[in-house]
Amino acid sequence: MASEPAAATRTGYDPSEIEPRWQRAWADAALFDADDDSDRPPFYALHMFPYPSGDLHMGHVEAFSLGDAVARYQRLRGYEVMNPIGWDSFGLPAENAAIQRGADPEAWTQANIETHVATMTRLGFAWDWSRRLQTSDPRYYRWTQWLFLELFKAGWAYRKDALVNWCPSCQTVLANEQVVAGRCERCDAEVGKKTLNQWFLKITDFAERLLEDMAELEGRWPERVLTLQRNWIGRSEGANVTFAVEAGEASEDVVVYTTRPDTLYGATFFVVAPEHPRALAWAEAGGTAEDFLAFRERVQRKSDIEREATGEDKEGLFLGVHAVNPVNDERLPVYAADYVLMGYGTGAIMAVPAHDQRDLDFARQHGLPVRVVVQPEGTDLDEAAMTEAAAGEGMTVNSGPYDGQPWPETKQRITADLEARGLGAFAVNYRLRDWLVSRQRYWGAPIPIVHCPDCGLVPVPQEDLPVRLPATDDIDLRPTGESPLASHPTWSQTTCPACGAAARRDTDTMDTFVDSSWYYLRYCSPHRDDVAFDRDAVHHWMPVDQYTGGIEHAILHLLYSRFFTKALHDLGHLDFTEPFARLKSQGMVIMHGQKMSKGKGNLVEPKEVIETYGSDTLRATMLFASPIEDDVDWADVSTSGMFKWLSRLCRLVDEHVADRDGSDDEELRRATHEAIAGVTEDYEGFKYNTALAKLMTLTNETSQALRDRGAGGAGVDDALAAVAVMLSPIAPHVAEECWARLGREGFAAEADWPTYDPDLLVRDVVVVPVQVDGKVRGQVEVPAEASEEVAVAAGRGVDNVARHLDGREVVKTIWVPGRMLAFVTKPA
RNA sequence: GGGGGCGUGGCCCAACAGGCAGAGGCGCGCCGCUUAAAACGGCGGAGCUGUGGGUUCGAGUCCCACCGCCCCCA
Repeated sequence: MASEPAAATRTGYDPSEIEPRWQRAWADAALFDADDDSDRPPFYALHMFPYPSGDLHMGHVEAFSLGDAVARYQRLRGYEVMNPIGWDSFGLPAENAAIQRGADPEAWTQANIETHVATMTRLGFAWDWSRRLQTSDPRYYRWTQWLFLELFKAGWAYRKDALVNWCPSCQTVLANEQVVAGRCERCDAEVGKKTLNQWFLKITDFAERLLEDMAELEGRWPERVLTLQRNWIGRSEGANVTFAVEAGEASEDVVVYTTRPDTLYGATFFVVAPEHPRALAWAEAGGTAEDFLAFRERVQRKSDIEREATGEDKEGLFLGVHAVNPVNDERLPVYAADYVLMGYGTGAIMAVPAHDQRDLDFARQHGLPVRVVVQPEGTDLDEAAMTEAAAGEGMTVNSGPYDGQPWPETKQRITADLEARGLGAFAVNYRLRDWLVSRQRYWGAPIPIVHCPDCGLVPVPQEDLPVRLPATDDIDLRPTGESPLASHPTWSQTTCPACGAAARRDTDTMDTFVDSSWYYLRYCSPHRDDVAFDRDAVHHWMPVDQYTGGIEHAILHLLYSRFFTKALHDLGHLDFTEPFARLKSQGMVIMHGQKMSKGKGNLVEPKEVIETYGSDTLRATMLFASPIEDDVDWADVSTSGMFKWLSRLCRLVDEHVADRDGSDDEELRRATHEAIAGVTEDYEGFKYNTALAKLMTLTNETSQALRDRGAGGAGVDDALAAVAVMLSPIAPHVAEECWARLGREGFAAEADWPTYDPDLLVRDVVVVPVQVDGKVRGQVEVPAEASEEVAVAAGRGVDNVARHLDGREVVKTIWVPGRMLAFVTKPA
């Protein structure tokens, strides 16, 4: 700074000169490095870290501008803020670039990160760069592997054969959460099914707590996100009911889960998923094995979405065997049908066509009987003709001893009776499935397990971590369905850590969501190489006070992070059970109502805007455009308008500084305090658009005071200084510049947030509207503290009001102090 | 099909807890500055608050129905 000309001697607004200068000054002062031992109260501001693909786009800029506004605001409020940055740097795009263009994933990733860093630096974010991390760094993924082993040792990481989502284009398995509308989240290819032995994490053990603990997030997280998570977990209460399937001579028990045990008497057939492990055996017993195999193959080519959709044709095949209904010993034909999935419940259902739409569709297409057992009040369902299932409430009918009671009671009683007979039990079911984490790809954290022919699955000892990725030279990265690591001539060869015998490393890598589900812990002590995180540091900073990020992570990332936090808590590593105390989501940046993309030719690069108007203009434009949770349509915003205002602010400062005097301006002082009150409230509520509007208003008033009233003293000075500080979380460089030109000490980024005097906000006299029978008939000026009596008397004195009251009787007067006077009348 | 959200000047958006529809910006028009334009400064208009009903002294705000758009689940 010493070699730089003093800011105070400069005038005008030249962002290209101002911005780099202040960025250097902040960096030289290490202003934004969080101090673990500060006396100030800690505040952990965290923004979801980016994936390093290409350069930053507009969406990043908006998102980071929000995160930066939060962090900088809290610093001004007196907190020691930790605001770290890093990269979610494992993942498919790096690998695809390697396959398509021959780039080394590591080098490609690193180059992208440096591009990010360059643009971020130009944008002036108040990050603690000393805590920078990236998940593909062995110093980081070593601890991702440690965490996996912690889960493994607790029994929460396990392998099983499962029918998994398979992306034929990425040639890898996908978690349920990564399948969107039957398509791969990443590449949009239609997702198929495959049975594979894979690694899973037992998130279902935490389903109930993930649901329950949302109570403490209520009001602190967007309601929308909580609803999405609730739906995703999908808790339902029902019963497990045991049916006996008669296959040939033998009879075997099969458990079905139903949310509607009260409709057991309405069951007219029985359906299993074609993938059900017993389906083939039953088909054999029923003499339909050949047809069944052909049918199963056909069904497995369909996506889950197709299979589950109501209204679509439902394919099914009678297997030739029957299942016995435990409530009435009725023999129900057993079908295999496409609309029953192995993934939900037990993969077998009792079909109640009268009260379930999909069962009804199937019954109609296959000529199966329909029996009504719940009669909704005031209706008389026609079993032969109904085309819509009656899923609602009603009275139980056609159900033997249970007839004539309301539906919820039947549910309880039937289940209790089955339980007494050992043929059923109350049960809770979740839609949430265990999290499939193994991926047959190269660019991820290797799963730190050794497969020993004698000892089985053996964890790699902690001192041998990380299990490093080999260089790509000897690897075929092209997807084959098997992990590229398996194609390396030697990498997988090792010895068993337990018995020393020759053994093989696990060649799968972890889903990148594993990497990103604990990074917030690593930031607390990023340089410790003996532990994943320092316990004291974590408990000093965590939970994250304010988390910000995109709504697109409402389910996956946030649910997994909550899961990990609970698991680490149960393992004794953490004292808290929720990682993010508060969450705010920002909308997307779009263009003419569409997603910005190169392909559509509607891409606006942040760099272009920075070069034309500077970073402050870009950041402020983003936050001014709309409420932060709404989408910003770039077609609707005006960068030039924002630039104009910032220029005007600088000019006002220059004019004022050049011509100061001793006068004061009471009106401006009141306006300043009003602005402070309003802007503070807006910041607390993330309403940056209105906060900026209020700062613009104050600028306008200052300009008027200067021009029309000749003000030039402390009032103007304080108004402009207040604008500088309150603007600094949004447009930090120009704020520093104004602050310095006004001759204030230190950095605006470190100033005290201005306070206001409530007494100054009170006006002595107010002008209030006067209504007669709901219509405004005049205005009256009264003391702000006027009593109703005084106000009414004054109101009656207004000519136009008196005219409307003439000849009528006032039956009621309403006095809203300081706001409104109203008369209600009737003819005299 | 179920659940949720949103409809306010030409555009983006404000409006405490029901109290005069307008804070701010864009655009537009006029004026000043200028030989002229841009830039800059000043001034200005713009509305059945999606539609129809209801509650209320008073509704953009609360309630019901409908229309339109968006999101989630199915």
